Amino acid sequence: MKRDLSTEEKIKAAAKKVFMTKGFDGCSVRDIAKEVGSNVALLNYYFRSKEKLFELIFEGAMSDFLQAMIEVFSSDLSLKEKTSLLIEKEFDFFVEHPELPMFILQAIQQNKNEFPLAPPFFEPIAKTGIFQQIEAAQAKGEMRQISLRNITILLMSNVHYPFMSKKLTQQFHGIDEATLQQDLLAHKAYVKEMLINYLFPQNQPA
Amino acid sequence: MKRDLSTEEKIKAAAKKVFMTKGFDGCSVRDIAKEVGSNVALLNYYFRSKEKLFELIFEGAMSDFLQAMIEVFSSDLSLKEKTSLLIEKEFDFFVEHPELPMFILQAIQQNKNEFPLAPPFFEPIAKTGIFQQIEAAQAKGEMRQISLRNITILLMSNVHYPFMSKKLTQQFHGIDEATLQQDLLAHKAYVKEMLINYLFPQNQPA
DNA sequence: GCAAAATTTAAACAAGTGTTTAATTTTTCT
DNA sequence: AGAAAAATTAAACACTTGTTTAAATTTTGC
Repeated sequence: MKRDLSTEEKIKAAAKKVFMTKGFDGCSVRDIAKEVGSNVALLNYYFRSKEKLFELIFEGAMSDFLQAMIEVFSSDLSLKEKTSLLIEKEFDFFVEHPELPMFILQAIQQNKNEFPLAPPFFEPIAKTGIFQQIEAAQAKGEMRQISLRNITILLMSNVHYPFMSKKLTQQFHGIDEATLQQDLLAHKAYVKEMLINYLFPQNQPA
Repeated sequence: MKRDLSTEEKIKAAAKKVFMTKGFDGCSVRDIAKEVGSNVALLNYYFRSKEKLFELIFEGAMSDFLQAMIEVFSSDLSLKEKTSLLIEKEFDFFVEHPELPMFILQAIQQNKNEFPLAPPFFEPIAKTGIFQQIEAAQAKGEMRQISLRNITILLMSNVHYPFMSKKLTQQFHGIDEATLQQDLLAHKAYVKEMLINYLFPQNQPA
């Protein structure tokens, strides 16, 4: 009955690659089949449709996304240390998967994601107790009084955007991939310093 | 020979709207024709093809993009004031045109833009003398020693990303448009304070 | 007012889309 | 080895895609 899974996995890998680079609308199922080195019918044999296949890839990407976050939040560190570690880890992750932020944002922006984002994404984060830790730190005056939502926006902006704008930056400044990588490395250091300083001011304002 | 331009303009407006929301691959020329309330052949009568029409819209978007920047850079202000004003103006602009950052980044990322980005975009900025002003400020120790490229990344991250991630933020936190707008307003203030403090430190480190 | 030019339309074009069907090959299990 | 199940294929399906053609309508310039 059950054979080796390699075909199914190969399709998923090919679909991930093609969807990531070209987007859902930018590719055909035949593009993916060609990447697999096989037939279009095979895709619908394993996965029921292009949409279902995409949803699978999307959810997998979201899961990867969540991974690093949960790890850091679950660790036994101060909020300041967690912030620093999160920036560090996410950066390293995106260096390996630079297409991911754009892929996810685009999918969400165009309603390619059917399932509600909030519960399956918010809950596991909440369970780490990070929110209480933030509240506590803010109550003690260690952390600036900024809403959770605004903290999120600040972090994501500085960590996600640089990878989304890789081509823009390269074309705008006329630099090659290696130079950009150095810039990204420098950016990581700047962001860490800037955000830590801002979120955890030395002279408590309150 | 020449009639009123309203048809041509109507098509451009419709194309802009459709391309912005659905992307080049995500829409058909018939979608645009329907938005105009007219025929597909008319699009190719005024503009030669879907691609040509898109390029036109894209270049227009880039031009809008540039507008606020040039204005601020050309003004007679200190670098600190210009930074603050730029953040202010870009934010206000993106509140009105929130789809723009995503549209441009997506087009560039997927090579939908044929024309080279660097010269027509870089040159007008260079002409404002902003680069020399930065060098001078850094030489005087008023501004932190960060490369022009990294300054750009820092600014764009904090100003563009929040608008690109609107839907993600809304879904993630389960908030409505009005609440998000308030968050964006708050974010603007945070970013201004944070970036100014970071780029123009009070106690010169050097 | 009338011919010429410009604009608008409906229809057709070939090529590409996602999906399904049915036949063929391969694997599995006894 | 041989029947049943699973995997893979080629071909066809109906539909959408961007573009073009040719005819109809409107506008323009005299």
